[in-house]
Amino acid sequence: MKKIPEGVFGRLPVYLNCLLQLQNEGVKTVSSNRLGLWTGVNPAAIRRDLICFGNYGIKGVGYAVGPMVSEIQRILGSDRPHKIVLVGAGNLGSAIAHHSGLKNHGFHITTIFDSDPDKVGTMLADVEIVDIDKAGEVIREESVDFAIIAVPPAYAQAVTDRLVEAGVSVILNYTSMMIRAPEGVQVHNTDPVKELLVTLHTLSAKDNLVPT
Amino acid sequence: MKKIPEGVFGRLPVYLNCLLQLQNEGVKTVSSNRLGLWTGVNPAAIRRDLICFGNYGIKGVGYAVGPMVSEIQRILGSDRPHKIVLVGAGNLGSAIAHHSGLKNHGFHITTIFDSDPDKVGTMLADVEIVDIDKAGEVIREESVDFAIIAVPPAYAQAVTDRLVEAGVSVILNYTSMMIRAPEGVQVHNTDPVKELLVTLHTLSAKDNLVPT
DNA sequence: CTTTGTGAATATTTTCACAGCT
DNA sequence: AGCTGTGAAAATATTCACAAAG
Repeated sequence: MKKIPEGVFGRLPVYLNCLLQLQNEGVKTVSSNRLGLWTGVNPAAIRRDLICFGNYGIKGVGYAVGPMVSEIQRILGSDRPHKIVLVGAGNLGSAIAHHSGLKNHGFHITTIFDSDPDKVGTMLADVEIVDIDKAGEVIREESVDFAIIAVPPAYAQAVTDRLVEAGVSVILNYTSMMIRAPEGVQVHNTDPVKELLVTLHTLSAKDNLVPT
Repeated sequence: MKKIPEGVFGRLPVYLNCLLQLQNEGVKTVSSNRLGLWTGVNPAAIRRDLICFGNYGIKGVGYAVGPMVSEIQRILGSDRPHKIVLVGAGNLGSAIAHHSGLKNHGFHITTIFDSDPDKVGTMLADVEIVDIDKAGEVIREESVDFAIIAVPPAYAQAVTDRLVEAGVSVILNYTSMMIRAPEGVQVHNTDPVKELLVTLHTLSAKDNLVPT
């Protein structure tokens, strides 16, 4: 058995996105060259990545879109359902809850937590909003795979503490706030501003020099 | 002059986040070890990263938080204002527009575009919502640095085409849809589901094996 | 005693170039 | 002809371990 390198893993969602779109357009095969044009990844690198799991390539033709989609989904785990809880029913939380891609990738939001009494008890994207104070019991009852934090930065740490206490061990932190969690709890951070900063860098790419 | 490696660049926003938070808590210095605990990055790697730009380290003490913040901001370009336009005034667009981190990092949303007649003319986070049809003239008038796309996937390509036509050359695509843009136009893709997939991988990390 | 800065060893990634299949 | 799969080279990144500095 061989482990799939971390770098490849990071690119699999990108490939998957492309392949799903091609599949949707009825495209049956795609060459590494074309995939490279869509994704910006070097074609040779793509070929190297794709042979990590079986030979889906057909010489002279390209890669079979359908089988590749299935295989990547299997590897990423998005072919099996995953229960997640979402904390925060504000704009960002709503955006995530309504995201059409969730179901397509096997993600099922079981509960949405919020502390606002006006929101608690109402529905958001067909999911009930529950008071954050009930997080402990709810999470223990349903076997939740992981949690997404989409609350204002100031509450991020408090929410994390509660989630950890309730037994959540994987957290996607959509807050700009760095959060502390005990060892054994996996935290993945992103937020819109981080992405903006990375994008910004492409603007000033030529200026990225420092005196020697 | 020396170029800062790509990998370092990707980590700078992470360091910056940490440092800003520490600065906020009144912390004056931080060791690579502590930074490593917050960020999950190996301390030796952090030290290597940080010496890319001057010696902010004090042996036996750590790194001076304030000066490091300034320097990283300078390198990332977030010390100078940047004009951006946001396309899409839905949940995701609202979340981005209200994000407090925008101003702190020098990002200024000049205009928000949408196609919904009910939204056009109203304000969102103190910015006027303008019909997407006016994108061309508005973008040409103000000198916009780049654009964020936060519309439903189905409209992503059409919006891109308009933006490119208006002269935008850097785009942050917050849609799950892959978009096509002419050469010379930089596209950076993210979306909530992509982050979920990456997070998911940490769950099944032990299973990530393929037959040899 | 703590922590940086770095040489050196190691591992990983990237890219080219081309043999070989369809 | 077109494209994959891969050897080999080059470039990058990671990590350890420790001398030198405060």
